Amino acid sequence: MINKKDVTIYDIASKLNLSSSTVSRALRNSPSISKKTISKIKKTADEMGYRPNTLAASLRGNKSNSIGILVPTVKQPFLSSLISGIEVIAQKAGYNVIIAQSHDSYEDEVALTKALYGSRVSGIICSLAMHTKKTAHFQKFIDKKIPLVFVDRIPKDNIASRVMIDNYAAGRKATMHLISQGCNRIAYLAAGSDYSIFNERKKGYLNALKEANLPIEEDLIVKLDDVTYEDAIKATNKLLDLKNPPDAIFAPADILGVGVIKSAKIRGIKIPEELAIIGFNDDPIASIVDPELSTVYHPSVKMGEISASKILEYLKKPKSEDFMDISLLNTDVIVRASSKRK
Amino acid sequence: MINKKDVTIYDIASKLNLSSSTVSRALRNSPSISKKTISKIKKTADEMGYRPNTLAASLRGNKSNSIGILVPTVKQPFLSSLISGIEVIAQKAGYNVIIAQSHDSYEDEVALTKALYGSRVSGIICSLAMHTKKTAHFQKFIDKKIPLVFVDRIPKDNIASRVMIDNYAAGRKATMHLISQGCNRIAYLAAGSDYSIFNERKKGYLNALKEANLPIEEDLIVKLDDVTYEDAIKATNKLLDLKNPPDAIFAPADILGVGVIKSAKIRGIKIPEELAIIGFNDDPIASIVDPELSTVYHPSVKMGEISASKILEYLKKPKSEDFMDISLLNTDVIVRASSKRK
DNA sequence: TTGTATGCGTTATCAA
DNA sequence: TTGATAACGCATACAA
Repeated sequence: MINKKDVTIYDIASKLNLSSSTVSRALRNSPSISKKTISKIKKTADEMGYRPNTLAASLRGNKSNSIGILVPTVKQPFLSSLISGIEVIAQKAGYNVIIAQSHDSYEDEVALTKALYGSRVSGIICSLAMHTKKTAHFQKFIDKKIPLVFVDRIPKDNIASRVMIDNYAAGRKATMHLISQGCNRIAYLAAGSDYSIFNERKKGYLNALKEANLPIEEDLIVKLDDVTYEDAIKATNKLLDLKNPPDAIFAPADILGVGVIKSAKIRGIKIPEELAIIGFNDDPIASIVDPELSTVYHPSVKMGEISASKILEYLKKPKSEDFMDISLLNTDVIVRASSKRK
Repeated sequence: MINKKDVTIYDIASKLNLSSSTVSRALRNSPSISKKTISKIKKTADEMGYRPNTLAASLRGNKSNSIGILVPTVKQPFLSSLISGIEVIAQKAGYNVIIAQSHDSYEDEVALTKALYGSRVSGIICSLAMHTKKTAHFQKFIDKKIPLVFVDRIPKDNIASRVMIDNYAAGRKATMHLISQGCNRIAYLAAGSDYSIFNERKKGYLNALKEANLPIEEDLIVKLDDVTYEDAIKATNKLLDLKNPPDAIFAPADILGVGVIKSAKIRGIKIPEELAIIGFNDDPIASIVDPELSTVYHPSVKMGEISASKILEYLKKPKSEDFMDISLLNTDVIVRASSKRK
């Protein structure tokens, strides 16, 4: 169990009577080195058990080989799928993926951007904390031309590239679907802050009602403290206690949707006949719960893949070039038993 | 948008007419520097917008400040919770967390250990791919005394520390619970390979039957190709098609358990009266599905926290010291509607 | 096509 | 208590 020192390019060089620079170039397939020398060097490197020191290379080049991911949590199905998509693409390109969780705290998010910045990530992919409004803490990445992509929970201001769905359109589609099923007292579970993507979904909901000439009733819009199963149950109970209860509920997250189902079932309310329900995300749970939950498809893995690809693409471009583009992904309603009345 | 160069300890030093070593020491609160100098240096560092270059420090010290996590996937609830636990502890201690997914492929796992090894992780936490039998690819960490902790899906051979539950005992407890509810034809969904923790759960199941003097019927042990909802439904259909079907099913993962519920409900079989069901993990879904799924508690976040703490603890110890310890966590059956007959 | 020399930013050793 | 210097391993500008 001897703690052998690592083999370096110098060791390889001296063994072959070459210079370290030749070895360095050969190992990276530099065209200026003869094929013969390259293969000889590579063979020897293998034999000697050489492992490149990415740390030294990073220091030298002033860039690490890692992509930072800053998300509220890794525990939500949507986000873990997103991360999975990022990791697969990054891995293929030889990048590490560094995870950081803001736990939906603005302060943590600020601290973590600092940490990621300090560890010289090559790029950063971020989904904002629920209540983040300011984005000054990302300015350092932009100033340094470090590729930055916001995904899903994006900021208001247009400071960097983003990968997102059209939450407004999605909210509108979901509501229109409920209307098409004959519902006309459609409630909305108002989760998230006024600055979040949830608010966009709400706008879509409001507009769909307007387009259908349905009245907007404040009673049917229930504010949630948190995006949790329990809060959804509470909110639903409140709605169903109304003198004039809703005939449909739009829950802008599946975990809320299953809460609605739970509450309705406990009260013996028939789904979807008396209460139609639609969620959001198409989490695995949506097709497992009984009745199966209608939802809006949210392409998590794909959004991760696109985000990572964007970072890689930016890294290839000359530093001088500015980059900023927006991927707006399509989403569709997935109709299941919880809302199929016709 | 000027690409300003980073401030280094030299810049701070020359501004204050000190040496770089003094600055370096001061920034790390070396006791050999006067309080006055320290505070002066720190203040100036702040003003100048200094950010320590962890890459350089890592190169110098031949160790990065990151912990590698190698798991089959981040998409399973158990694993994403585990990762969350690790990340929180690591973050607090100033470590980055690098994620790698083996996708349950032995070959990928081998390649990823190489990559993590190459990027000089300070420690590594691993949950093995489903079919990994050999562990030679971890030997390099052991040889180099790089802290290595296996968690949950651990290897057979006793090569490194591990954090795990007693899967045998858990399987036994789950089965005993079903027996206590009056079931005597208890089926088992045999997921995973013969080398996995699932096999331990199966042994617990078999032994519980034996202890209760119940016969072991091969027909009631159905082999699954994969740990998926769909495979569980298929397997359950097969079981319920038997001339003499089971009166209980032990599904060694909640995602399988909900598949069992689905299949039974479609066939109009009463749960738990005609078929009692227990899952494993206590994933969120277990308390959402209808009827709620009994399960075995699997302390995911805690296991992550313990794993990370172990790594940190090892990193404090002198390199010469060997370390190897086993955390065997307790698990209990959580009884819910899917198995409560009495 | 290959070699020489230097620097990336930090920390540790030795000296003052 | 502080300073000078070397070293970590690699990649590049410049020479040959």
